[in-house]
Amino acid sequence: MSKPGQQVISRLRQMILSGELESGQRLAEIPTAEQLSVSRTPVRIAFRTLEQEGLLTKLSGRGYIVRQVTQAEISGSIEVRGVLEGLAARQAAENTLSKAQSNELLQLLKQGDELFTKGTINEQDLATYHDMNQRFHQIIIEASLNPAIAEALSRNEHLPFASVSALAFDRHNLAQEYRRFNFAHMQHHAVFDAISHGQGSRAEAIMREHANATHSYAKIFSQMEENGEKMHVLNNLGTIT
Amino acid sequence: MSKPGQQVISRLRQMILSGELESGQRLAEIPTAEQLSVSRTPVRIAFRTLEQEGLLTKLSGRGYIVRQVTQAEISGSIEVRGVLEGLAARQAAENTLSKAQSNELLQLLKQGDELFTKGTINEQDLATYHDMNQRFHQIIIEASLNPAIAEALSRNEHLPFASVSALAFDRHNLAQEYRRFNFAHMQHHAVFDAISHGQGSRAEAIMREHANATHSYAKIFSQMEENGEKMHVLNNLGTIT
DNA sequence: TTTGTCTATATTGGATCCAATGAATAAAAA
DNA sequence: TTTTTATTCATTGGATCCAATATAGACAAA
Repeated sequence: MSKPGQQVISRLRQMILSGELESGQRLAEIPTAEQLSVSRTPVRIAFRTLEQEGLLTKLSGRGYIVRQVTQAEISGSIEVRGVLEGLAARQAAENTLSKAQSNELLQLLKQGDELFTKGTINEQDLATYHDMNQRFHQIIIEASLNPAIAEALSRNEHLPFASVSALAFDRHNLAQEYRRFNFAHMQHHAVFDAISHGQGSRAEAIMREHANATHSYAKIFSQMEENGEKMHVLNNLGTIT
Repeated sequence: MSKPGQQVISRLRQMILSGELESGQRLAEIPTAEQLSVSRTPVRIAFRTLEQEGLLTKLSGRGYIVRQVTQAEISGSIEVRGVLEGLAARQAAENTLSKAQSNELLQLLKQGDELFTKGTINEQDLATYHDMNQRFHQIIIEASLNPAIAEALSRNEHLPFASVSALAFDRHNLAQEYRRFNFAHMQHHAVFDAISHGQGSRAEAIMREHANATHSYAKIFSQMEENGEKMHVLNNLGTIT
């Protein structure tokens, strides 16, 4: 409403991230403009913005395509996220958590505990935990008081994670995902403990280890790649789980 | 020539980084377009691109201003650069340097040795070493074979380093800079040694320590800030020295 | 004096026209 | 048949017009 120009960008971004626009699909200004019922000008700006975000790749003279990512890129991106979030954890520990941050982290941990004491996990729980997880990491990044971290991460936000819907995938592997998520939750406890005790180096080490666990996703995607299954860019996995 | 649109972006970027456009200066589309003898369209795209790069800040309804950075942002950005280049060093060690990369690094180290065995350093040497230094780091980032690192760094490329020209500053502190650069050069030797021996963890640790040395710059800028001296965004310091 | 509202103006946002470019294709020469 | 060259056409790039918006300033009322 207030910013119609931004809406075109958001709309296209959403279409890419949701898989509505498939990876590798060609995109030209005129058809896209017509489809979105706007002129070429906002579409042009959107294309360039999304190219900078790494969601589109420019084909000189033939428009853009939705960026295709390889398993190697996913792995590399996980490593990057690991060191950056590790740094965030360290700096969060070196500063002191605000009362609000501390409380929210504690609450997230508690909610997670309740989820995992049930002993089983269903689809809905998975989605819930995913949101909680995302928030947990976000708070730590904010607590680092270092905006450069979020800035650097923004590049790797969505892009490097390609798959059919992670949740759709998880649906078939609930047992495995239960163990993974439970372990991740334990790591969250450890991260919080280190931060709240001001142990920067320990917090960083745990967070990096935590990130490494995400590599299991990269392997799954690798198998999909070999099977020739279609992948699309997905932001749900743009965080460490 | 081949890409006039990109030229407007480059031109504006250069004007910001060189200090021709001062930090905090307001920028509107029409005057800028007239000044560069182009229409508003390429200028608009350039403004948005540079905003995404972090060189401009948008003032809703009143155009843009050249981004102003604080000493805290500079420090934070150095930390980010440290962990990312640390990761690059680790991954470069885990892979194997290509013959060409290894040779070029060795040559850069040798040239540096010659520079520092003179016992003194002049302005020209300083500029030369600066270029060599930049290349040294660049090669390691490439050798990591992890494009996500360069992508994440691109955000912090220029932005966070604000000052009057670093070289202009250095001119008055040659003796101090000599010691700094000499020490940095020794660290380069150590980084290369670790990488070429496949010692990933050691390479990462040294590179992070190497980055920390850059914090001395942040302190200098901090003093300038207190003195109310004008700072401008400068990319020369966008690397670890 | 202060505060609120209204108006004028500076400034960006979008649409459309024309120019430039580059890729694909067809045709011609080797 | 293969390679080169020329031509066509799809597509982006730039300029300018008009519309929308938000800020700043003036003026009036409390």
